[in-house]
Amino acid sequence: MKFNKTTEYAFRILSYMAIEESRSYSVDEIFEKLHIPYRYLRKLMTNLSKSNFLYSIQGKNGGYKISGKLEDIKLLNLIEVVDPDYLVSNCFFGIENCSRESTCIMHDQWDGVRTHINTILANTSLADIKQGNNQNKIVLNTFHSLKT
Amino acid sequence: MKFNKTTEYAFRILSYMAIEESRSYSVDEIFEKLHIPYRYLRKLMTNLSKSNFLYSIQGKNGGYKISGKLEDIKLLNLIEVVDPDYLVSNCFFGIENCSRESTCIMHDQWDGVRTHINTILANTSLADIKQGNNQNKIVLNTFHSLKT
DNA sequence: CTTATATAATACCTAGAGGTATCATTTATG
DNA sequence: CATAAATGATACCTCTAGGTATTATATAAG
Repeated sequence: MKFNKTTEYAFRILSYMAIEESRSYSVDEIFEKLHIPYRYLRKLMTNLSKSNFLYSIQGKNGGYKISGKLEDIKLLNLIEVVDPDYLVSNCFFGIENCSRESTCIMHDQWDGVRTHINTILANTSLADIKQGNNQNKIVLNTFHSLKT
Repeated sequence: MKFNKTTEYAFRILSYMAIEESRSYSVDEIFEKLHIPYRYLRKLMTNLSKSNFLYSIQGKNGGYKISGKLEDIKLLNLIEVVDPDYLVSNCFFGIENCSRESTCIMHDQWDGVRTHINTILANTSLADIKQGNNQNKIVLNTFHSLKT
């Protein structure tokens, strides 16, 4: 039931950058704080700016900023871009033609789970995460990793 | 949130074999009814009998039978064997040291989802699936595939 | 205008889940 | 007891998410 790595990374990156939403963050800084493989992080940051969650400032003293208001960026929006397959209505049994006309026995229950997850993701914005962050919750780990 | 292929296969196999719980099923028959890659299915059947959900009858006219009572075999038992990682309490953000002492902001909500899924899996036995099967629900698809 | 420091683009590598292929073993039956 | 029809064991192949490496481009600032 867990997300793929890329989604976890994206969630952590944006959650971290939400702490001081208006300033810019370099890849190096994010790398120091979150522990995401350096070069993969670079690639992911580029993707996140291509998909307009961030915008990039190139050249010396460059970096990335969150684009848009925190309360408008829901986790659901992120996962839609980063792992669009995640919320596709897959049949519990993996049956291809399990649809509304003739559903498998687990269909309704599984739909309940899907809705549950969907609701959480749709109702949690970066603003919510930022706020939770001020209540001795951790959003990120502070491991220090080495560049590779 | 979806299961891996092997889990889906295992669910379908056992659900199918529950229809006539007391007779034996050959790999060939299961292959004809469910559409699971033939040789992978063979391997999986052997694993399922090694882990005692099935027992195998070797030699001519051989096959597999479900071992034990349908109501005692919960989907949870199956997934525990076939994909033990699935229900491990992974942090929402993939943070390694997110634990009870200091949890991430999504911890409780994510735990709710985990419990939801867990409850479904723990409360659904092969007997339940068999019963649902008698109410114009599909448990299996009837595609006919070719051996490879 | 050169240099240092940042991101962008692109191509390649790797491990593991899923899938194949081959040969060995068991056993019912003529 | 020979054969056919089943499962068992084992080794290999393949595709993709995740991870690396290298080169190109942008820009602040001395």
